[in-house]
Amino acid sequence: MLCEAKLAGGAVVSVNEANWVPCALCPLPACPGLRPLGAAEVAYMQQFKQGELRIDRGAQALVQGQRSAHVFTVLAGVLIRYKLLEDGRRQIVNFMFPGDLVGLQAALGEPMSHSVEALTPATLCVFSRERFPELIHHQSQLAYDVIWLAAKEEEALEEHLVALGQRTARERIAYLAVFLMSRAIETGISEPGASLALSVTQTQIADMLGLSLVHTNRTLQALRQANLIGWTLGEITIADLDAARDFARYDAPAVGARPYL
Amino acid sequence: MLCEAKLAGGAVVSVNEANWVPCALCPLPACPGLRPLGAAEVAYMQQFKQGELRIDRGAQALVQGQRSAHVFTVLAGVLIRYKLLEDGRRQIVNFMFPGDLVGLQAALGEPMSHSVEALTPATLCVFSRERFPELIHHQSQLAYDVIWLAAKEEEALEEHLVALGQRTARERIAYLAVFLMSRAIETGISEPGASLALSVTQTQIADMLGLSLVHTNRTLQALRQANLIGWTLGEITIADLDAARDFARYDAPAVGARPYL
DNA sequence: ACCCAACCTCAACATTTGACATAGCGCTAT
DNA sequence: ATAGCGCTATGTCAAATGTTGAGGTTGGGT
Repeated sequence: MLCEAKLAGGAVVSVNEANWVPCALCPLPACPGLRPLGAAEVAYMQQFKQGELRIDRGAQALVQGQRSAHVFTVLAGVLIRYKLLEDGRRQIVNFMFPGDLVGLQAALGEPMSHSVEALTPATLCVFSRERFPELIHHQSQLAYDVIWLAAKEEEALEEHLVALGQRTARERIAYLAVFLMSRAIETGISEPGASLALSVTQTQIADMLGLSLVHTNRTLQALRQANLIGWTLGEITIADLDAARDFARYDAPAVGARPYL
Repeated sequence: MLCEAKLAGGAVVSVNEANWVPCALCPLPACPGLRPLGAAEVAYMQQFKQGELRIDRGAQALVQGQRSAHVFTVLAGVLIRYKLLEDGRRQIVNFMFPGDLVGLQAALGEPMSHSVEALTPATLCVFSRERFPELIHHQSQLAYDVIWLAAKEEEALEEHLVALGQRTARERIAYLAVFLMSRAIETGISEPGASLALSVTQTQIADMLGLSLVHTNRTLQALRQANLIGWTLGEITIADLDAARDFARYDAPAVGARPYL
């Protein structure tokens, strides 16, 4: 059986059972920062999962203002969520890594307050928005996990707020680099000590940190020269993570292993 | 029976059954922006409620970095939640109004990522942190509401991020005024057309919006002179709400009535 | 009556950051 | 090859914002 549904932005949900990763074989439990589900939950998720969505860099999974028929979970890849103002200004709100829940608002039947776009080719697990309340009502452990994820997301946004409100341009960029590196390590995308292969343009950095493109460029150069952060289009390198964290005045939240769906 | 427990900041939980508002008589359902609970949920909350906490302006209900034995709900008053950096910089993360859940992280057993302080004399409903998972597991409708509240809170933080990242000082202050006014109207603290009696110092505005105190002062004066926002220590006045919203380039999210606990 | 603390106001000056213009570099498609 | 595109780099200038320090008001406490 193969059936497809057009999504906003031309993305396609391929509901092709042959191609799915069955939840029992989900690669996520191997990530150092993720806490595996219990057997009962895995079984439930298996029947709850509608399919997988593969999208390329730059493609959108969800569009601001629209209600979505689907909720997602990041199986592989990195995405950004952002808000647009009518006059074109854009604020990137957060980065999404494997295990993250995408479209919680959609799950509650609300229109999305932001758009979600892939930063790398990404694979998302697809779930029905309509059936989501059923998950919460019948699987209390998963409901608990959803609350946990929402609280964690809130915590991340708080930290971003501190960055935008209180930190200088250099501190902001150092903060973002450390933040991304930490998330990447937790989710198995990078390893401690290694550099992170992730294509983030300077425009995206600027749109996340509330800086102009030009100033972002200059600040990146300054950080490079100071040997704190090496950040090129394809790669983020942090010679001394502690030094960078210290410079950014960022105490990363304790990494209690996150749940996922 | 009367028993008291010292909280951080000298606040006191008075577990005095005679003084509580029983959940059946909770004043919150009267608020235009809040959706009343079902009878079963009210009954559950009634036995779940441990007491009430009354704190004065300036007193803290939760302290950053600590685990709390209690979770709260705002019954009356307005509070702020903020994060501190070691060097003293402070970022106010959000304002809390009646119906809001205070200390979700505490409910999950995590240390708080922020502090919570009263902006007006406030009354909080007190719940046991330890029993919170029980609520989620046994009362799926309430679990759903918690998720809803968390999603709404996330949405508010997103909007704040846009303000800090993309808006000018004037837009930010206009945004904040409109935001506070909207929340106040939803929760019955103010009424459409009226001004909002709420003591917010310029230092607090500055700490929320990532501006210096002096620049906040300058900007407030400019907005006053432009007849857009009148904001004094005790009172926020917005002559034309639509004009202000428009100036701030803020489209308030649709006000689907919020649940509460 | 007095003092003190908390808050607001103002002015002069320094610094950060943004706006605009332009150039180079590495792709890809034709 | 060539043109087009997206991204990074630089320079110059102007505007937004921060810093410092001094003074003024208000209200509560003694």
